[in-house]
Amino acid sequence: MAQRAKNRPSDVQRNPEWTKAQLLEAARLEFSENGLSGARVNDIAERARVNKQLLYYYFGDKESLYVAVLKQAYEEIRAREEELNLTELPPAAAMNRFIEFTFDYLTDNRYFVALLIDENFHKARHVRGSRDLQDMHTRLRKSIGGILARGERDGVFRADIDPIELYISIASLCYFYYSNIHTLSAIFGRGLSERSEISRRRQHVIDFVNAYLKA
Amino acid sequence: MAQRAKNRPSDVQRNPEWTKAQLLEAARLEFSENGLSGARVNDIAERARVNKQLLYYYFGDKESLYVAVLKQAYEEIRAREEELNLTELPPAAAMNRFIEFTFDYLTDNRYFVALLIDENFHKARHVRGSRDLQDMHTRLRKSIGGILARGERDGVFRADIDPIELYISIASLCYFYYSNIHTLSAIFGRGLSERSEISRRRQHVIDFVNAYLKA
Amino acid sequence: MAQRAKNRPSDVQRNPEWTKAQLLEAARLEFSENGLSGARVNDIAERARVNKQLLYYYFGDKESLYVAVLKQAYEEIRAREEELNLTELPPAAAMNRFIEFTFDYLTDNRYFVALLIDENFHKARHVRGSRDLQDMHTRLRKSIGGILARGERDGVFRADIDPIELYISIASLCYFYYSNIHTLSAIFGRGLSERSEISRRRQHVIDFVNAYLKA
Amino acid sequence: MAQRAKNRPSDVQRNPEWTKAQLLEAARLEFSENGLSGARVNDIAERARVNKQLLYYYFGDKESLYVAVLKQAYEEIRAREEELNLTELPPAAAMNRFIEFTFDYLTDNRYFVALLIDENFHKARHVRGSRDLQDMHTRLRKSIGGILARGERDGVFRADIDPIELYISIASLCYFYYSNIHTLSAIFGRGLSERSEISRRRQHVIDFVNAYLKA
DNA sequence: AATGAATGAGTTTTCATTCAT
DNA sequence: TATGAATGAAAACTCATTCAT
Repeated sequence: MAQRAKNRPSDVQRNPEWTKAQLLEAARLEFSENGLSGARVNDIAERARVNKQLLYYYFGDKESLYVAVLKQAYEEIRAREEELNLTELPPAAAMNRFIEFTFDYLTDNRYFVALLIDENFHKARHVRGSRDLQDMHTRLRKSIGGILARGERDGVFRADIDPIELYISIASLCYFYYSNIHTLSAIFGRGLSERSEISRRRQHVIDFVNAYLKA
Repeated sequence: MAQRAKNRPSDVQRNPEWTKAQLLEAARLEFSENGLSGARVNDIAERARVNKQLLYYYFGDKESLYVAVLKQAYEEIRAREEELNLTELPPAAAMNRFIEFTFDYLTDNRYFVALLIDENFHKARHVRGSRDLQDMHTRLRKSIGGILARGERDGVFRADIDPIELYISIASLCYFYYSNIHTLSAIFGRGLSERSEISRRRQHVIDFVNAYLKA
Repeated sequence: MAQRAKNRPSDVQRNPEWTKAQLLEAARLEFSENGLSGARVNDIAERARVNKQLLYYYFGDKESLYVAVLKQAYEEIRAREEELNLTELPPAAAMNRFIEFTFDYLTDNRYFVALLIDENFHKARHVRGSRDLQDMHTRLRKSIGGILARGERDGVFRADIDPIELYISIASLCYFYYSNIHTLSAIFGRGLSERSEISRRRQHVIDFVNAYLKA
Repeated sequence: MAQRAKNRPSDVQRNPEWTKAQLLEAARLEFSENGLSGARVNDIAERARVNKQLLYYYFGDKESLYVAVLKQAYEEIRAREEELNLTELPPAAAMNRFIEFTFDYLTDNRYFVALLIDENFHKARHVRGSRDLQDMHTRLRKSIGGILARGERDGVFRADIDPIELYISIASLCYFYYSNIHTLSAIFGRGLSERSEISRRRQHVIDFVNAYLKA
């Protein structure tokens, strides 16, 4: 059912980095599927195909592993965002690229949506106060702010858009679809997980945001 | 700390309706704060100030109680929506009223956001297949569809807006804010739970949706 | 090997007082035989012939049970001491009665010696700060102080004996024998647990203390 | 907090004797602070600043290390006692020197008290049957017996004192104070670990024993 | 001789649920 | 209808010990 760790590289029988990476990946899946409280340490270890106690050896306890997973998840998406080199594109293209990336990243990494929301359940207790995280997002805000400024100057975007407000709206439109995909499918009797529905939604989000940007 | 049940009506020692209502309310809070797996049957009973066994007596088990809570939650919001009498308003006003209602309802009933998302964690297992629920939302779709049709006819809305797509977008903009309010506050170093931030967000959502409707 | 709980009284199938008492007694033995860290919650429950989880139901956790055991143990010995009615005896007789009681109580309740010493291992963390305990021992000090005063006045005891100092010495002579009975037996190759050795020791302690009192 | 091993001599990368000594010292502290069952192999290794596996390499297992610690502890105190050269002193002086030594040794080596008592917890399982240990204590008994004989002959001591009985009493008065110092402090609300209390106690013990010797 | 990784058995604790009254 | 006592399965976590290098 759940995806399993690849076989341990046979030439290295003891490979702490590999072990830790396996655990992190398995934990990421478990936590995103079941949340912090629903996740089972046993299952994480099994999924990672490592001895359960190594989890404690390397991460201390379940909660610390959870924190490590969260941190890694944020780092990954923000790193991927920075690779987009949005500053090199014209503002409208940059913005669309950002929207598309956000939507597509979640399509490919649905675990991330669940992870963030579960962390919210805990009132952000595990990420609150992380200097790293705040710095990461200060850069994000500046990046979006830069695109908006260029767009305004060029006359392609409306004036006075708050970058954080905009970011939250873009994120809303992308994340909510996945965070509620099953309940929405159920109540509207529609298979929102299907490829066609997803690409339809993707286009809608792009249109939706653009309507605002250019209003 | 957590809100407690009011004193049991003193003249009735045995009051099944009161007891069930207490349990439902306590469960709603517990489940929304901790999710299905994180919620504790003990805590629900304590919160409801009734004996734990009564929970089993009236609802069978934890999961059935969860289903009852979910169903009640959906019923409440949809009932409130129907009370808005949107069909009696001009389309633009009707739509704004709907947006405002959606946002404000979540502001006042944050538990609902958490509840839906937790249910999504379980792949909507508990609501999937409920005929009642689907009927309820068919009415919702028709209601929104009617407003859109009127607006298009009057020339105040753009043409060809899919009512479900639009509903999901409005919901996205409202729900996501609350479903991620703590994590967003943490990463952006901003107190999004403050009254001023909330009303600022409310206005942004209204503007955002209107830009699309009128584009 | 270990002594077992008597059968649960057949006419009462659910008897919380009985259950708690069983647990306390079983715990007293386990803790005195193995110390706090060496004791096994499983073994305590088995000894008490009750479900292991009742231990948590009634006492919260292992450590709280330990505290309850300690408190009860102190209460018991001090209560027994008060029953001696030392104030009604002439000072020399009172003192001898006290010495004999102390020695005999430990002979019959060896667990108590082990318990105190184990608690000392934990730097008295579990009893420190207990108002009850201090009050209990204030009474003890006054009682001994009273006997000493009477004895001094009557000229049968030397003057200026500090009651706490004396108490500690009496306790030393009684407790140490039992707290080290096995090691002493081993190094001196003598069976100090035998009845004859014990009564020989008892007399020695009486003589030893009296020599000081009358010096 | 806990005292740490001194830096490993830099010129020797591999130094079995040093390593073993470090382990023994660390183990002595750990065992005396926590007992056999409470001690953690991990902590011992950390304290000794050596790899945990070396503990197994040199001592086999936790329990064997415990035995080694016990043996060394007994050897040390008995060796120090023999260095007192009690036979060269007049009997009263010799006895006082012995009492003082016993008390002072424990003041400086409190771990020893805990060690013996913990071993008693285990019914002296680890020292029972050791020929070395018995020989060691046969010499001790003879030494005390010699002093007593000389004292009796000189008329400074009472007659018919059993050397083992006396030894146990002296030990009682010295050991008990330390084995119960925290609990006694707690119940009597007195800081018995303070220097002033200790020297007061020391004098009391001397007086107490002398009263008996000369009775 | 020395090291860090890995393991399995065991230990405390949690928790939904049922029993007996 | 209501209650507190009792239960068993499972969960997180600990710990001495061994493996591989």
